[in-house]
Amino acid sequence: MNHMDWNAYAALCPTRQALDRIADKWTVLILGLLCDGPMRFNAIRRRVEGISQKVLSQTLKSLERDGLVVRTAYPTVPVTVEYAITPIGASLADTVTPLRRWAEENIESILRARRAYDQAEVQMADAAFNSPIQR
Amino acid sequence: MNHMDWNAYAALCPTRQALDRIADKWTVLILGLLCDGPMRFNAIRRRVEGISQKVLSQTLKSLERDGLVVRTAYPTVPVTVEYAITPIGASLADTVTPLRRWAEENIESILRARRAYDQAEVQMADAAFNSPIQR
DNA sequence: CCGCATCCTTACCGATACTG
DNA sequence: CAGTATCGGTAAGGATGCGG
Repeated sequence: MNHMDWNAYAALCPTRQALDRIADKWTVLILGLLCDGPMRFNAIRRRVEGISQKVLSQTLKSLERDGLVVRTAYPTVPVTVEYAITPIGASLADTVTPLRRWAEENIESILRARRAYDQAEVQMADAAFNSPIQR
Repeated sequence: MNHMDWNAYAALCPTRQALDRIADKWTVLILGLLCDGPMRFNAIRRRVEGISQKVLSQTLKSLERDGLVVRTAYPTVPVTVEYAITPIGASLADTVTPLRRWAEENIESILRARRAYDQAEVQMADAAFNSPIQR
């Protein structure tokens, strides 16, 4: 069975799990950082604003488990730990970077649509309030 | 302020919210479907295996709010509702499709890495059990 | 410095029932 | 057909403290 037979729309397809793993808040950001070079735990923590130590730890661990990053611990005191991206991780980063760029380029349009939508919603609510008999 | 000034690594940057919205399990799949043409609610529901009616409803609503899809209701009995992708939604789908493909092409490698990792883990656990004094 | 363990709160999600 | 409303379980995530 080669990869042409798979489709992420099937519930049990492992591809679905892969997608789920990729599609979390932090993976995209972390991979984006690491493809510029290896980085230490707290350095990543500082760069990715808002991530907690616990969640960063979990995320890095699962990235390592999937072979997307490698963890190297140097026996210094205190211990130094470096995370680096793997070739396969880099290939993922390549496909995921455009996504981050898209978000940066299109956020204004999204915010505009959002305001328009919310405005239309309150107007509907007002109309319903002013002529409740219509309901 | 143009989009060059934004970066998703800042916690308060709206780009971050955009990324969070994109990066959920279902958005990628739904956009992928809709860029082949408009589709009705239950048709989407059937194609995206495992999604509940509630979550599909929520997801479509927020996609509409962000201007990524448009909802059209035809006054038939019973009502017919069609969801179509917008130009900006299509541009997102274009950057997100490679991601789905990446998942399909690399899942085997990921599963292999995962097995290796888990195996190494139980070996560590065994070693600890067999010579607890070492810990 | 780099985590893991614990507690605790919150947000998500499925199941179910009901409307137009 | 295409939803909305409500309830209850579960799992994610923040806060804190400890250990190698």
